[in-house]
Amino acid sequence: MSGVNTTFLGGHATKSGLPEARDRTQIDKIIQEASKGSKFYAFQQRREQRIAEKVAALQIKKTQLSTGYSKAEQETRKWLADAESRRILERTYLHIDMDAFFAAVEVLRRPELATVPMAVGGESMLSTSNYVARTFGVVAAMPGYIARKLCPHLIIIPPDYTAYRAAGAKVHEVLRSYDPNMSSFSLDEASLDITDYLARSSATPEEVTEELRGRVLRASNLTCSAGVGCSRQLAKIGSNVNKPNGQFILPPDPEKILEFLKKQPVKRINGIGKVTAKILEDLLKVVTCADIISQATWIRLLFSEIQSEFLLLSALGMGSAFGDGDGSERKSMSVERTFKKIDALSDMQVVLKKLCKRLAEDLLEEEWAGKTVSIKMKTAAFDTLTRAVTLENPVSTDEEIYKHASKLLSKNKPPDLRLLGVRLSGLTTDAPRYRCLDDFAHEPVERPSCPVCTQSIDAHPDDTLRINEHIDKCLVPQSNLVPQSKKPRRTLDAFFNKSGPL
DNA sequence: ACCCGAAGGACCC
DNA sequence: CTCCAGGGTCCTTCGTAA
Repeated sequence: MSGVNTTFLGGHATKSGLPEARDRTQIDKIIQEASKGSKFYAFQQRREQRIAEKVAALQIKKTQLSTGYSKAEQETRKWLADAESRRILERTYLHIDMDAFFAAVEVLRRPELATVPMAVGGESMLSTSNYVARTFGVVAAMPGYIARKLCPHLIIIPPDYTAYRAAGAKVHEVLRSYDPNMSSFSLDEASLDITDYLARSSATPEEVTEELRGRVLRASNLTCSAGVGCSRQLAKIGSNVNKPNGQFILPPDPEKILEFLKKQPVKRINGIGKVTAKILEDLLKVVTCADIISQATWIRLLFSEIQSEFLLLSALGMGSAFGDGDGSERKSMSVERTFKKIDALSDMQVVLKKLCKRLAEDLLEEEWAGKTVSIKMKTAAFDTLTRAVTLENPVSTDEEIYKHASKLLSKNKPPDLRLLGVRLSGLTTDAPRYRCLDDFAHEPVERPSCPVCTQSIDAHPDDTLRINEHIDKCLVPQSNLVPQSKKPRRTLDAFFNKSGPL
């Protein structure tokens, strides 16, 4: 509408790199200008359109359901009271979040980077930025070229995951002394249950957290922020309150918890992203956690059971949503790559072949094989398609994977592509970690023999195909008898492989 | 009637 | 001028099948 807008850099401050936070609206304007007219921008617009349609549909549903509202309200009240009665206050969790982790590690090696705007990532996407860069509006998940428009002097450093892993390991070592079962979801975040530690130490949560952060700092030279609360979710939200290099302790008191949550925007809840936040706001004017509670009836009426339960429990500070299922097994392994737009099938196949090779390498490292091969295609217009086949037997070599992947590709070839990916799921492993329920009780399993029947398999150790065939038969005896269409197979794997060595 | 696989999305870091 | 990652998980919807 407003045609060319060439003056958006208008009152640009001097380039002394002084960290004076720039006006938010100005930042938005620059970002807007930078991305306007791009394919991505168009894609974004379409997405927003779809979400708007979704909201409109829900709006209609809402008016249709309005007659049953008061009855539903009774039930909701009961539900909420019931939930509240089950609130658990006895345990104490501590969530730790490293401050600008990747950037901080880089600064350790090159201290001069501390005072200049810097980000870690590639030209196309940044992983994180230091606090100087943030005053320019340069943040994680921002493409490098846009970041440069916001901050022409920005230094972009390619990520060095080996260094981050090493730094993370030092941190984890400290954390484990507070909770040996500590679960970390990523290199820079971890959730600990410090109930036992507190019981032993007789220090206050404040003191313990202070001490922990001090030890992390001494071990790694990195600062972190922490949150403490009676659920993992609350601890995580709390870790954001006094970031960076700070901590927040939320007492295990329902009143205090609700008061704290009251001010928190729903977006802070882990699991509520942009889309859900937008729908909640546009549909029900829900912005804060308190709003979720006051709109609880509509939420239960309009959203799925799982979704509404998640939202309400989260708003009460009782979300068990994440982190509890520590060390859950890997479900899939994949490789994907973005590149300059290509159109020819042959070009796509070349890329695909490389991806398959890479995937096979990764699989080999973990000795994984998988039954489902899927490919992911992203068109130049950013539309994403996935296609998959499930095989009779697990595969793991690049030839096997490519055979099926390329079939999927040629059968579904889009006119153009900007991204291609291969994924293997339905994972099984050669190592004797997966056991059938029946055989689970006895049998000390070892050696490159079959983990199930314990007999040696008549195949070379690296003939994974044949070994898997054998194991498969042992694991699912009935499935042999079923022709091929529907196997009544259950995946017991998820529950019975916890005994694996660490 | 149901389980399942496939495809599409939302989300997280 | 250059034009938005990659590796995962989980939830939902749909269709076909015995």
